[in-house]
Amino acid sequence: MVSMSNLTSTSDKILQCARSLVIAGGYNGFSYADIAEVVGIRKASIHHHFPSKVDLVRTLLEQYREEAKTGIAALERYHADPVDQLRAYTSYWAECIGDPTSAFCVCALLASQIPVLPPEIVLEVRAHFRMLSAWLTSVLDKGATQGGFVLAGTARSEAEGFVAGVHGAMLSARAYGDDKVFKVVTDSLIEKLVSNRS
Amino acid sequence: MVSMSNLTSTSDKILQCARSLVIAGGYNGFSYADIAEVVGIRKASIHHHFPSKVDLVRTLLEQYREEAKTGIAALERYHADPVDQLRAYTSYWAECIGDPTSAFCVCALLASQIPVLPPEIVLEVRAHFRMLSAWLTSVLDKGATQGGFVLAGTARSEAEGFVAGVHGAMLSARAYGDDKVFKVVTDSLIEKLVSNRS
DNA sequence: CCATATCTACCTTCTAGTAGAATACTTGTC
DNA sequence: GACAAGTATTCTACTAGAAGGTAGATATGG
Repeated sequence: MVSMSNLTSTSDKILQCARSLVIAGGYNGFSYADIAEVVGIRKASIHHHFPSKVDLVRTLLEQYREEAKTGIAALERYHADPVDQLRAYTSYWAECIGDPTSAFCVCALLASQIPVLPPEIVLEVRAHFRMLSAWLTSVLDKGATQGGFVLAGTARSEAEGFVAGVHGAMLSARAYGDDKVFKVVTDSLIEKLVSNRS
Repeated sequence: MVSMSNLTSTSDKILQCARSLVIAGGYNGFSYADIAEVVGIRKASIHHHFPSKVDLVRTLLEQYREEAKTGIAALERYHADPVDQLRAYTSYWAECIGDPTSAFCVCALLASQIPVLPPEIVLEVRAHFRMLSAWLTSVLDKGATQGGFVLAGTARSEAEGFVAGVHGAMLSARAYGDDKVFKVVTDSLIEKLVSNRS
């Protein structure tokens, strides 16, 4: 249990692979057999690490959300200016868009399938959205106070608009099969917040 | 073949049901058995109308896209003002959000699963996105010329931002399980275009 | 020796899809 | 209007393969 032998343990490989597969097609878009083939083990071995598919995806989401929080914390340390924080956030995603294994927010993708998702998964997805909009609300709030932004509405409603804009841009990039549209949309999203000065 | 006996033929019921199921969970989120149960026929009868799942979903998308075009044409006839056209468009979706069987754009939902979708389906989804952004580009263009809007970027890039914002708002509404967020986001989206006057 | 990890072999249910029989409707002919 | 021929539609019954999952044997390493 303590060992973890290799640098990337089998259970990490399984989680990584499952994440890529969820990003590609959501909860019902992959199977244990798909993972087994990629990781190079048998289905039963996956069940040893993650007894059920719900266990696997819930764990994957906990890990993903932890990484997101860590990433945001790092981003806040490196960029003091709220405008720079937003730019760092969208730039991060602009780079992900080019890589099929990370071209979509796992939670945004799963959110679209909420009506057919197990309730445990829905809770994680919802929690991620709340974390994201709370963070963006605080960034916009700070930016408005410091004079970097002039907000048309409340910080909260502008934050929800920003979240929606970023997720919608991921969707459009995927629909067109064109990475550039993501940057176009998110740059304009930030531009609207900074150029709207009074 | 000419008859269609009832007002809503069996194949129409199948298409309607399949559409609801796609809206709930996408291409891999439903089966012929699910449709059979709802419509009250056997699986084999569905295969008579739509030999394969790809046939069914492609037909469903052709029908959906036709309805979308008709809806937009109607909306343009009833509202001369570009601002009113955008309002009518988002109001239409605001009403859909409350009804689980139509709470998401079929093409937006399928776009998220493009990597695992049959190519015929991808083509339809992509075509819908192009139609939508072309229409919104023309609306914003007209609005800018007539003085109703002041666009921060090109009509095209603002249109892509609008599409992304609307789809992202659908996603957020589903994630939170809260219909109101859709209206908040889309109202602010329009507000930014009209209140940004020079 | 004990725990973790992986394996083979299997189960049950679901999946899309097929074959062919049994209905029900249309249509032309008398 | 009656009747047969054809055509649509639906059914039962089935298939092969994939799904998620289990039991129990076999390694592997401290």
